[in-house]
Amino acid sequence: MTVTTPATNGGRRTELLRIAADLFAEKGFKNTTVRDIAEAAGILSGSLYHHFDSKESMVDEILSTFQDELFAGYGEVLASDDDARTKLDRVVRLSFEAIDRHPAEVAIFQNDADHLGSFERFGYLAERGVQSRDIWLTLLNEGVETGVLRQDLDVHLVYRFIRDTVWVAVRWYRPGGELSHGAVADQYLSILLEGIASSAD
Amino acid sequence: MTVTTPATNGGRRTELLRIAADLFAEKGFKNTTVRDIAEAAGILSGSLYHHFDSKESMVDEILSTFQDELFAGYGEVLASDDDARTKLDRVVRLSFEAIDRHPAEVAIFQNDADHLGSFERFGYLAERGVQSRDIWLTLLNEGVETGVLRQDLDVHLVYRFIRDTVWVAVRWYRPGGELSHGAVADQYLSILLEGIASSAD
DNA sequence: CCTCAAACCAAGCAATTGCTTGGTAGGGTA
DNA sequence: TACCCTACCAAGCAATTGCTTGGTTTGAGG
Repeated sequence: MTVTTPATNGGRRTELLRIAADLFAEKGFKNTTVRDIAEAAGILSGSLYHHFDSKESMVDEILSTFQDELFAGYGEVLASDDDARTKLDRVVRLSFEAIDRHPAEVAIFQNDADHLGSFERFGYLAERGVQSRDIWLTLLNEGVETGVLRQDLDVHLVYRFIRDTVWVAVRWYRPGGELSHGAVADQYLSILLEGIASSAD
Repeated sequence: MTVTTPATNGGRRTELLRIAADLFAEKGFKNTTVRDIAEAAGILSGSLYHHFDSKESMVDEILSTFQDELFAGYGEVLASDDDARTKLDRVVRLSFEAIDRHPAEVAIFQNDADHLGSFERFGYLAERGVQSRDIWLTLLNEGVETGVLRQDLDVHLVYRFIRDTVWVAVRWYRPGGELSHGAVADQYLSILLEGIASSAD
């Protein structure tokens, strides 16, 4: 007897994608079997193919949907007329917010994007990567030029540190836990901008 | 005594472990097949079982050997009578040096330790994790107490940022490339301690 | 009452997986 | 010569993999 909540609309398809995303995030894409997904959904593995073409098309839909939302957010920040430092602040906060709202999607991207990106189907992942790098480098360079950031920094290195540090937080951050994503962003920005050494040093 | 090829010492076993480690690092443990390893070594998959019990025992040997060496290094630093800030400095440099010397091992640890750690055989991975956390927290707390670090920091949060940022560098750092591990450590420590904002800010 | 579509089941297939088994080539030693 | 030992091959097995196929249930609409 399958009485799926009729109130929770969005359909079975969306629900299955959520289940799959959680499993992909937990065990990795390749390491998650279609039988795992089906079992978690309470159906048989073959029944998944009524909803999706393949296991690959499931991650595809999961990742592309997330990426579209994320970059829409980036676009808004960049389109504003805030100064570089404010934009940096906003982009960092946006990223921690993404971890808070879509932890599974971020985890999948962190763990499997490299491998998936080698397939033609997932070429957009590499494109988004370039796009993201350009955003960060532009903001950092603008910050250095306008004097709000240190002049002696290797901007490319700083970019990689920021990118990695922000996204890798998905490994330990838990939505609904003690720390809000805003609190994490506060501390992170404080460390990143001012350092951990005492100013009297 | 068995003296096969005195020039290429270390034996076939060591050579096979290196080949396996590189593949595990590149594609992940589960995603690397015994046939992949054998092919890279120029032999058939069955022949691997003359040298090793199982695929699991290969990662086991790779990871435990690396961990032993790494923690021996940590031990030396902690045993010294340097102050907290110097020890922090040395531990960070030691970590980037480990990435330089054993990139495959670090990558495997980063990508697969969580999953492998759930098996009893790899319980030492979790132990090492706790040990590592204690080292960092001790140093950070000592730094705060002695006044060389800011008083208003969430030490646990700082620990996670440092840990992740340091080790995640394995994703882009390439031994023998333009940047030496020492140069990366310099920049990282500078950013971590002093921040990226200009001091005139 | 009939139709139809969405959602699922039951069974299985071809490929791939880790691993086993019995054998062999070849160099060193007695 | 006879005997090992190390390193390998050749063949294959049981389990697991992603996916296919044809059929069944269920509820909404005509």
